[in-house]
Amino acid sequence: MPHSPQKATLLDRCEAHGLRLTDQRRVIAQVIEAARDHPDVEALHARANAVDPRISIATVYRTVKLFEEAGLLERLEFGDGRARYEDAERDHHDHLIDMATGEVIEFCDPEIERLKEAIARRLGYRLKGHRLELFGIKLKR
Amino acid sequence: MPHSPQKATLLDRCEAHGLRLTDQRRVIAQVIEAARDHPDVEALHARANAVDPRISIATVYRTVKLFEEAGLLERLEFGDGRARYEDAERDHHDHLIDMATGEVIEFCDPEIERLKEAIARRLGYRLKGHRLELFGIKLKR
DNA sequence: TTAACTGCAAATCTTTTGCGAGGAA
DNA sequence: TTCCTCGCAAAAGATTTGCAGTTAA
Repeated sequence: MPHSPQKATLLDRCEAHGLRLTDQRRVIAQVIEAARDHPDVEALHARANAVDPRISIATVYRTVKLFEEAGLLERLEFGDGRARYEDAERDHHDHLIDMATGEVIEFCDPEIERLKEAIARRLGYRLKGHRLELFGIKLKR
Repeated sequence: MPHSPQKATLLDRCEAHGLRLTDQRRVIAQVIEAARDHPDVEALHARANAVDPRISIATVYRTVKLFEEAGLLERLEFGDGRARYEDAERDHHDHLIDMATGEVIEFCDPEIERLKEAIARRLGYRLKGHRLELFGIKLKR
C-alpha cells in the first residue's frame, strides 16, 4: 500500500523559518508534535518539564507566540479563557466540543470548506483564516 | 408594506426570565439593545456610564454573565482576549473579521447553517451552539 | 563576538469575588 | 422583611515584560 508523503517535522519547519534552535524550543516543538489533543500553555509546560525541568512557563508562552507568528502553530479558543495550540501543518479540520464532557472531536467537511471560501469571496474578501466550532450534546443511542 | 413581527425587548425578556430589574440592569440592557456593533465589557461600561455614572464595571461583568446564562445574550470571542456581547434574540448570523481593520461583517448563509446541523448529527450530537468566524483581507476592486 | 534567548519575578490585563450597605419584591 | 444586588477594592487567572545572566550561530 502507498504511504502518505512525509511531512516536515515542526523542528525542521522552525529551522526553515530561520528561528534559532535552543534546547527549550526543541523540547517544546517535540511536545507539540507528539500531542494528540489540544493542550493549553500550562499543559505544554508540564509536558516540556517532564523532559527538561529547566523550562519556564514564560518561555513556553514566548515560544508558542513565536511559533504562531511564524505560522507554525494554530491558536484555538474553546471559550474557557485559555488558549490552546496545535500544529498548523496538520490537515485542516474544525472542532465539535462536547458540552457535557469538554471532549473535542475533530472533523473536516469539504463542502463547508468550500462554502467558507465562497462566502468570503461574495463579501469581497480573500479568506486568510477561519474557525468553526460546534457545541453539542451527545444523542442517546 | 408589511412590517416584521415586533420582537420582545431585552428588558421584557429579562422580566420574563424572572430577573430582578434594577436601574443598572435596565440601563445595561438598553445599551446592549441599542448597540449596532459587538461591544466588549469596557465599551458597555462606558456607554452605560454615559447614561448613569453610578454603574460600576463589576456590575457590568455580573450582568452580562447573568444575561448570558439566561440565554439572553451571546458571548463572542474574536481572538483579542476580550469577550464581546450581542443580543441573542437577533437573527442568527456569523462573522467575518477584516484582518486589516478589525471591522466585523455579519453574514448568514442558510446552506452553511444546514451543514452545521448535519455534521453534528453525523457525529452523533445534537447541535446546541456553534460559532463560525472567517478572517479575511479585502479584495482589491 | 553579539544579538537573541532564558529564568525569575514583577507587571499587566481581563474577569471574579468578599464584604458591608442599599434596594426590589 | 428578606433576599438579591451594588460599589469598592482586593483577588484570581492568563499572559507579558524588564532585567541580568546565558547561548546559538
